[in-house]
Amino acid sequence: MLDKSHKHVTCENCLAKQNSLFKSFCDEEVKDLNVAKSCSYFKKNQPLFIEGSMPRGVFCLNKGKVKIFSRGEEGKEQIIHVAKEGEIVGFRAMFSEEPYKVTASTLEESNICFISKSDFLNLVDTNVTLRNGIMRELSAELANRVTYITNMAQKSVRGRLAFALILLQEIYTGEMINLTREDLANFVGTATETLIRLLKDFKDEGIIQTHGRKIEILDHEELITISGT
Amino acid sequence: MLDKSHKHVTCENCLAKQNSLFKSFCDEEVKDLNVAKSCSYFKKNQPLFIEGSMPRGVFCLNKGKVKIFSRGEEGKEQIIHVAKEGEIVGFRAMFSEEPYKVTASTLEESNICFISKSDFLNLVDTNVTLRNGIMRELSAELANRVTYITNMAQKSVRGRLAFALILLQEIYTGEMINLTREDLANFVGTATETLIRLLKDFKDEGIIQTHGRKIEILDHEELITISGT
DNA sequence: TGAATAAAGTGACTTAGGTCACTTTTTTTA
DNA sequence: TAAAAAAAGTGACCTAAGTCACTTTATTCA
Repeated sequence: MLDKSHKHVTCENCLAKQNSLFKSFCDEEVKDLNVAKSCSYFKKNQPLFIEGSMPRGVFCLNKGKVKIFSRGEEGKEQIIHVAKEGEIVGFRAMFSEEPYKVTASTLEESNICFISKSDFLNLVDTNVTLRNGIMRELSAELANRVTYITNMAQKSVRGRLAFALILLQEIYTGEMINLTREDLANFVGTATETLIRLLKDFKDEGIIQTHGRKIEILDHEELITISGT
Repeated sequence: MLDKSHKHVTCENCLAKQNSLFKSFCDEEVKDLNVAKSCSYFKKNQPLFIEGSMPRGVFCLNKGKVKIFSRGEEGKEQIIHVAKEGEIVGFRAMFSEEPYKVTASTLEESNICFISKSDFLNLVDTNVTLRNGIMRELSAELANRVTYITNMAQKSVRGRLAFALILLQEIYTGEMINLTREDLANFVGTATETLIRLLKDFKDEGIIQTHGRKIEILDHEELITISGT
């Protein structure tokens, strides 16, 4: 159980900072960041922001994972991304006056800091390294989505599941992939039943092993082979 | 037939500029741009740049349309975007040292100007309005792709075709949609045969009409209804 | 701690849409 | 302008993956 008040989380000793967009910040900048940010505890399945609402700032993940999804016609979630410790969530919405096009919601209990839009934009205006980092990040993200779209349009569900497991293993570093079958299906873009059947196939083929809902990858190479099909 | 040398295209009187990222430029800036850019004539199906190669600059479409696509495992094109007059193509690749993840190729004969990477980045560094425009554009694009991914994962091919036709009609403003059936299929994400059959359905239902390969939309409302299915 | 609720998993059935193998039409180009 | 090549269009067939209706197993929380 995480500390629900966790006053002790300061940017100075935030471990998540190492792999965040703020990693280039000097001591002075980190100090300013620490003053600007506010921290809170989120329980499982709690939304950070909701599709259609107006953005007020960005969220910096200190601990925990967050799913980003949009909803299709029938309300079915399409998970676009799973964010992990160190990631800044919601900064794409800072550069226009548009409402959110996606919803962000915790997948587990989390410690998440908040930086207001004006503070964040101020940082971006004054810090060239941060700005360049953001532009690089936005472009990289755009390139990623090209792959994502091509996969969705051209790969079989089996291929997409293999690809998703590879991606997710990078997000769940040092631990097992832990998502409900429904979330996993909504990430792969398939029906929950189909996903379960395919997971069973992978189990039978000795590619993965399950521990309750948790998924352990046994044959990473084989997943790469399958994902390219 | 376009003028193959077209020395006369100067940024000062480029009509395409009105709806480009450069629209906010003052006279002085346009003059600089005009000096920096070089112009060329592209024939149909000529690539501007190719997936895997290193970016050297951006392309500004004065006249003509360009498809942006990536290739899936079996080499099948997945068309991500169709760019029209006024659009700047390839600027997403300017912000990292990565090779192109997509190929850009003309759909018709075109006049296209080129601005080198250093000139372009210089403009971005010195012009706040351009920079903000680019950040807004990158974020908007990212939001678009969320819809794109959700559609691919959740809509039927019929729904996606309706959606594609609506999008394409905005790109082919004042003219009829003019793409090979294969390109259209690669945009929708389906087999060419399936696409042709669905187009016939739309014709039978009086939603579209074809003039050779050109597609005229008769019932825009109905397309909206179908795309949401 | 055990009842209630949610998630995981199975089986039977259906169908959208892919593939292959063609013919017909249009466009290129020699 | 005719031959070649590319694109459009058709028909028959097949199967990946969706849907529905359940049972079984985990979680949650009162």
